[in-house]
Amino acid sequence: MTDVRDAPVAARTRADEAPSASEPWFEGGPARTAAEVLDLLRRYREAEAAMRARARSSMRMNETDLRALRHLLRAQRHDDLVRQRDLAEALDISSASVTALVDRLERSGHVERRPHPSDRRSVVLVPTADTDREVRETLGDLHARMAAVAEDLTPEQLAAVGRFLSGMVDAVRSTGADERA
Amino acid sequence: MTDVRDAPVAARTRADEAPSASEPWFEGGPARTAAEVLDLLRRYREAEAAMRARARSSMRMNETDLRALRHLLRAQRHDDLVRQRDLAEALDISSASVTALVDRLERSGHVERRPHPSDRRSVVLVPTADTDREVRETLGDLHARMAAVAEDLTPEQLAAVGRFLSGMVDAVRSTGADERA
DNA sequence: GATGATCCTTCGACAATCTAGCAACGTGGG
DNA sequence: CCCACGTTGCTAGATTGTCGAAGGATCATC
Repeated sequence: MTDVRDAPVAARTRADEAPSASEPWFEGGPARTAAEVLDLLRRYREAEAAMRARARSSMRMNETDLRALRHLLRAQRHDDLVRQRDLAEALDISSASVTALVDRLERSGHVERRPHPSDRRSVVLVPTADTDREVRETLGDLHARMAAVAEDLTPEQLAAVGRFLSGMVDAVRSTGADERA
Repeated sequence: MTDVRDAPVAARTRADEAPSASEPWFEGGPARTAAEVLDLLRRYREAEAAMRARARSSMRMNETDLRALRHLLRAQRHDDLVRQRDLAEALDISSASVTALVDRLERSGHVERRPHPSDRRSVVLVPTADTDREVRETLGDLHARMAAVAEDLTPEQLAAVGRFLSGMVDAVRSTGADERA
């Protein structure tokens, strides 16, 4: 499922951290060319997509429903109310699709419709306690592992990664804007 | 469409490249915390997803068809033959879906069915000349901009980014594997 | 050559999405 | 106060992309 068969580069990473003795690779890891780094970014994208596919399969859910759940859990952490309308905008689907989506999530016990405190037209969506637990279990300690990697970097390395990622965001943002309107 | 409203961090990047005078930020960009870097990665993911949505809309195509096209163009650069079966595996969809998919792409003039040189059961899929051009136009010089960012980094910075991305790949790969089989 | 595997297609079903239209509710000006 | 208009979520019907099952043609093997 788009995952294995290209492990070598990723797997080599930790093993090669022993300094090459001729060049001062401090604690920075192996040498990389620009092309290799871009290829690594591609590999990250693919690994991430594969992970989402696994999560989708594990929770028996389609992509949109999973995105909705993540949006709801995120909003819950910020104590934000989420109406169906908000979900429609966040997921870029029609309000009719959101109705169907919430029907599914409600039927599977992942979300509850609550009356909006100040607007009787609206519905407030609340993820179930089980949902939070299920997502955490499915993701394992993904965030912790990612944080550990980032926290292992020196300030200079963090700055380098920050610069790189910012550049990637800018590069990607200024693409495909040739659309009508 | 999930894109704007969070520009500050990305926008700040280039502007802040002037050294802060108290700490030696060589040519490394602004200081970053681990949390900020992970947030940047999330922003990259969202920007990338938004770009794909724009490309999809611009070429009037769904996600799968676009992935198929990218796969075909990539294979063409490597002089690899792609049968429908290969596409089914690469995209993780059924052979029936591939038939429908290729029907669509053929009808829209993006791909041609050619006889396989040595297997008369198979069909070799070849992207049209226009397809390559259209994709290039849609993506603009995305790859050039990304390459420019990477090539602007020092070897130490490249190594740092490589280490970070490898770590992210490993973190993501070892997630959600709690699935049956 | 016969037999089983592989490649693609067709068919019917289903899930997820869309648009259009509607009823309930909120908002602001006479 | 009330009325016109915008907003919110729901329903109905159509469309799209996917699947599984079955079948015909071809390949590979004994």
